[in-house]
Amino acid sequence: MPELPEAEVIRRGLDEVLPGRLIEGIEVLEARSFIGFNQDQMHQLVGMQVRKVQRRGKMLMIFLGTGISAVKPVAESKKKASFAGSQQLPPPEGSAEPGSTDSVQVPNDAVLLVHLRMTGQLVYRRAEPEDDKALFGGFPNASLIGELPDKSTRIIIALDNQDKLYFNDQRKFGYFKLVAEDRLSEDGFLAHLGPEPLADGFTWQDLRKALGRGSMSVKGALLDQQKLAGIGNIYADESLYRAAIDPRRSVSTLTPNNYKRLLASIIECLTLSIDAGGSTARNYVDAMGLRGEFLDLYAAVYGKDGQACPRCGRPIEKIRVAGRGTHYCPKCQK
DNA sequence: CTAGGATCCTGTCAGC
DNA sequence: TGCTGACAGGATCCTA
Repeated sequence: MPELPEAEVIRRGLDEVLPGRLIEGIEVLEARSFIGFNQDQMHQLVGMQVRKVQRRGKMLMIFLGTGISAVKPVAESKKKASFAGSQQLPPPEGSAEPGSTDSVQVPNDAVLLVHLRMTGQLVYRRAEPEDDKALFGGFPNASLIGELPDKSTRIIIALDNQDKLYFNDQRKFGYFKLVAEDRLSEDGFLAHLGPEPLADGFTWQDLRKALGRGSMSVKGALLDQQKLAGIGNIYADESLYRAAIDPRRSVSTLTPNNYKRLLASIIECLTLSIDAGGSTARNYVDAMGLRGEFLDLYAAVYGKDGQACPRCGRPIEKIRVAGRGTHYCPKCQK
C-alpha cells in the first residue's frame, strides 16, 4: 500500500530530523523484520550518525556514517569500543581536535534500507510531546497516532536526543536491512529496480522503453518494479484512469499518445499525492480519518467499485488484472 | 517472455 | 452473536 508518494513523504519528514542524530540503541522485536540482523550489526549500528535520508522507488535509504562524534581520544575510544551497544555516546559537540585523534574504526559507511511493503509504517516520536509536528507515514491505521510500541511494532531505534523511530508492520512483509554503502548496488532489490518516474528529464519515450514491447498488460508492467520504480496497485489504477487507458491493454498496443498521457498521469498522481500527504498529514490525524480519508483524498477509482465514475457517471468496476484487484471505468478507459 | 498460482502475514468483513 | 473463510496485496519464487 505505501508506494512511492508515501515513501517520499516519509523521506522528507525524516530528512528534516534525522541527519546529525546518533543511533543510541536498537531494539528488534521481530527478528524477521530486520534481515540479517545479528550482534555484529547491532554493534555496528549503535553510535553511527545519520547523514541523509534518500529514496529509490518504494525503498527508503537511511545513510549512516561514523560521525564526527565517533572521533575520540584514544583512551576513551578503547574503553567505549569494548562496550559498544551499551554505552551512551557523547553528543556531536564533543568531537575531535585534529592531531590528537584516533578515530573509532567502523568498517564502512552503511545504509539502512527500509521497505514498508504492504502495511509498514515509520513513526517518529519526539521526547518532548508538546512538539506537535506530526512525523510518520506508511500504511494508514491507528498505530500512526496511538501509544507506541504496540502489537504491530517490530523495530525501535533510540536516538541521542531521546526521540524514537518506530517501525510498525502488521503483516510483517516489510523489512529493515543494513548494507555497507559501497555494496549498496549489490542489494537484490535495488540492483534490478527500474527508472524513477519522477526523475528530471524522464520522457514518454523513456516510459515506453521501460515498460517494454512485450505482450504484458500495461497494468502488470506498471506494477513491475524492475520495469518502473515506485508504482503500486493504487497509483497504477489511478494513473490508468486519468490516462483513460484500459489496464488490460498490452503495452505493445500503446501509441505514443497513450504513453504521453500515461506519463503525464503518473506524474500528476504521484506529485499530487506527495503534496497532499505532506500538507494534510496533521489534519488527517486530527480527523482520525485514517484509511477512509486517505483513499477518499487521493483516489478516483481505487476501492470505488460500484460508485459513479467522476467523468461519465458509469459505475466503476473491479476486475482482476495481473493477479491484482483492478478498478477502472469500462466506458472511459479504452 | 508471460501468465498464473502459491507464499509470507494478520486484520477485516461478508455470509451463514 | 460468533464462527469460518475469503480477501487484501509487494515482492519472490515456482510451474506451465
